[in-house]
Amino acid sequence: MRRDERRKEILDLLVKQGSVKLDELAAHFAVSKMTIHRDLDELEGEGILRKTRGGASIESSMDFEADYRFREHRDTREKSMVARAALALIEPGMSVILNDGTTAALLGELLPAKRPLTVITNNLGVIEAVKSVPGLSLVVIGGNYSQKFNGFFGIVAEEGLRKLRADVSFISAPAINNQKVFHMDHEALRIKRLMIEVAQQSYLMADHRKFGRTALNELVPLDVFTGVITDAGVESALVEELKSAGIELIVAS
Amino acid sequence: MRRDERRKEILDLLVKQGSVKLDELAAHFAVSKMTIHRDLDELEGEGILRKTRGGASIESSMDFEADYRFREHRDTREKSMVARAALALIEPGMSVILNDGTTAALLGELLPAKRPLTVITNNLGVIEAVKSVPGLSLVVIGGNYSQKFNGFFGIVAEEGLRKLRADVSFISAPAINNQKVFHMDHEALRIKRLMIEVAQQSYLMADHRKFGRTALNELVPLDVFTGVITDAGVESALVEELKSAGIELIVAS
DNA sequence: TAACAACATCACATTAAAAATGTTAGATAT
DNA sequence: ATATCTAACATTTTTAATGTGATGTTGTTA
Repeated sequence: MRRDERRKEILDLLVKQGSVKLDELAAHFAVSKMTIHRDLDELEGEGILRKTRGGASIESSMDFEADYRFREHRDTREKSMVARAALALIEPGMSVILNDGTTAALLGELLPAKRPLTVITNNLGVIEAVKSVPGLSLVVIGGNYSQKFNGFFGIVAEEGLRKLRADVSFISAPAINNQKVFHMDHEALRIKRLMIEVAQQSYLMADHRKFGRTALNELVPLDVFTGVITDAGVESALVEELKSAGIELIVAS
Repeated sequence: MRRDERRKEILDLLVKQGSVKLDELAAHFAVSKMTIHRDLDELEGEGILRKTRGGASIESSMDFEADYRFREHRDTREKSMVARAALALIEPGMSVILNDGTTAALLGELLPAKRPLTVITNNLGVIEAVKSVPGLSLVVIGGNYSQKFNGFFGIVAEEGLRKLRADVSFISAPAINNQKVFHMDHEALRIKRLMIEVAQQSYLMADHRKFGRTALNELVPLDVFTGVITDAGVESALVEELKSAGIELIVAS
């Protein structure tokens, strides 16, 4: 997987610097320029960056940060720790809602351990992970496909979801601040709110990087969640603050 | 793709004979027994056959014939001809419904030629084919996932579909007889009926093997379709009969 | 039921196929 | 005019498929 490592690192550099030079990348990774060309072509094809003469720059910083295909590459370690901690909250026989996002997709891959389950999702990654596992009954929330979030949204999704009930939902969000949870996309936001509504219990999955940031819209106050699942990277001051505010904090380890 | 060829042929033999012997397969394909073992293990894992001492037999002839994972392997030539003929009926800008089934999945792969389109489907194969094509807007009908049909069904699907409208739908069915169309599964049947209902026009896609057969339930009379798309294998007597009954017959060539 | 034969499985070796990368020569852009 | 890009092909690396032989299991029948 040398190739994917390299591309991930190119993306990291792009985020840090806004642009990269082809020669520098070739030197840095000790590969030929042609290889870097091919990397950049691929990433451009995925809509993540724009090639320029001699290098590349990010497509558009707003969309970029929000895009599933980019987020997919980042912080996998933390995300899978959060997913494992979420798994511990699931008991066989439950019906479980998973929202869009990579953390949820990772959780989807772990679900076979808790069979039998009913899995309700609008996340195509989860669908792929769950569809052919005996003992995991899959209910898909249809809707307009969003490449950005790799899932289904819109009015069709909302109405489909409104009819369903579940024991627990696992929700992710890109920003938490001031005991409020934020999200940049209002379509996704509406679905997430509904998921919280139709589930008996709801947990927020958010690695430590999500804290102290905001996004365009407020999703819900943090205390609507039964609990918040995060990784060990959260500052202890913040942990105390949340705990004293009565937030149930689950730190994956 | 020697491996897949071999496995497909093993399936064909299974259908013809009901069972196969391991030694004979190894001799027939000029490969080691171990390789045949691995083939059979794989196919057993997919639920298509049952290994027995010294060979294998089909899982259960009813389910077997009905199962997507099996049908996937058969008559690809005819199906893709039908799909191409269906494509000719689609104009850029339309909204198009594709039902479950391999023929629809093949048609899904051809759709980029007619961009822009809105594609409405409960067929996971179509979803995979269409999801990342710019200019194809994808609306998914969610529901309970059926491995057998590789798509989404049930009440969630029906209610989702009921709200939608489309210019044209492409429906497939396993059996046509006596100017009636049949289907073995009532969940799939309900969705197909709804698809016909919400589309301005509907076409039946059925290769010539489908004629003269029946299945458990009647789907609709043949004349509810705007047209019937089939391949050149239909007998000319049948062609005449259908034409004189006022059925619009489109023979792919 | 002991013991043999046929078959199945496992671990590892070998081979074949596919993917990634490198190289070069010509095309294109600044 | 020079640097960069692209395309075609060569090379290397990686992964998948198949084969082999040793070991384990099951079925048969003496």
